Amino acid sequence: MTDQLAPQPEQDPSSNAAAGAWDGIAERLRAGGLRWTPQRRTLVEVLRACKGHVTATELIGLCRERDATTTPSTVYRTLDVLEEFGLVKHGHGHDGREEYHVLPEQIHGHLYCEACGAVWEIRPETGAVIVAALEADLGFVIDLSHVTMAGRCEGCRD
Amino acid sequence: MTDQLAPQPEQDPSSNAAAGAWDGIAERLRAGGLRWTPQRRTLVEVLRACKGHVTATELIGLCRERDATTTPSTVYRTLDVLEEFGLVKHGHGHDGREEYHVLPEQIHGHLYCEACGAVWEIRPETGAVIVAALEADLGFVIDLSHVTMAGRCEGCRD
DNA sequence: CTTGCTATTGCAAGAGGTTGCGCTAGGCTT
DNA sequence: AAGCCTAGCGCAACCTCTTGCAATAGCAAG
Ligand SMILES: [Mn+2]
Ligand SMILES: [Mn+2]
Ligand SMILES: [Zn+2]
Ligand SMILES: [Zn+2]
Repeated sequence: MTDQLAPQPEQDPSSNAAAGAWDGIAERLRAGGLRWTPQRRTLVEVLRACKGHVTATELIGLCRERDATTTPSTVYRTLDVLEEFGLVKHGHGHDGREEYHVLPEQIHGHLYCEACGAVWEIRPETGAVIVAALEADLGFVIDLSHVTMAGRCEGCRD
Repeated sequence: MTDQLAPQPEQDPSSNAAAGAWDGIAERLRAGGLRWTPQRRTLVEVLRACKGHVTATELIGLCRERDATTTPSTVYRTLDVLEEFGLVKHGHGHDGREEYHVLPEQIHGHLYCEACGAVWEIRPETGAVIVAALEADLGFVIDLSHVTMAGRCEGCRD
């Protein structure tokens, strides 16, 4: 049984989140000395149609639907660029694979149940408690959205 | 899934942690219908000489020093077996790579500073706060030792 | 010691990612 | 409209880890 299922709230109304966030992306790239290429256009089109979480592999597949010549390394490199612009944010699933949050308005951590495979989102208040605990301990400021913690959900613990 | 745990003696000082923990491993394997092979002997010898954390890649390298014919897939599979016997416990570094705790007497979480690259161990009390927060929230029991959280250490935050 | 069952091994192939490199092509300048 | 500079592209190779499969070899029984 491999993952999927998200029995948790999932923000956002409208189909494409924060509509205007992608506007002017071409100009913003150029303003930074970067370029607007067909490959980047393809990925951005795909991302505009996404919401919530997507894995890098899924993104490559979606790009290939629009352009069969899509190359993995280009997608990964473009995702890095978009992340620097704050348009996506990557995290790692329980097995270390990459997952992307598109337009991360509200970053959140994830929990993965090793028994049933469900993935849950950590509520903001709880996330804040965790962040505060670590900051109080070592003065460390963590990025809770970067990792998925594993364990057992309420229904699956012994 | 496969969840077994076997005896796990407990503490012990000395350089090579919990000296006796590995004793009788051959018999314990056989008692479970498993086999004691030269490849497993090599890995166990390597692990006996380790303490703290080791990556899977490092273990493969160390095994090869003793037996140049060592194969990665065999090492990974043997590590899985040893984990079921409670002799090692795996976690994932900030980049998803596997790391092993040898004789995990006291499990602990890790923090990775994205700026300076240092890795810190989360103190037990702080770990307990995190675990408690998530249990109180969703009833989820997490395994804090499975992931390395990323962020910035006290000296590196802006 | 021999036999026989089957756990384990080594290998090849594959998935997900990263990286170095030479060639292509954005896009600013003239 | 051309040219130039160099960011970005595709490719090949490599890294870490996983999996299917056929051949091997533990080990317990006779
Ligand atoms: Mn894991
Ligand atoms: Mn990461
Ligand atoms: Zn569950
Ligand atoms: Zn630091």
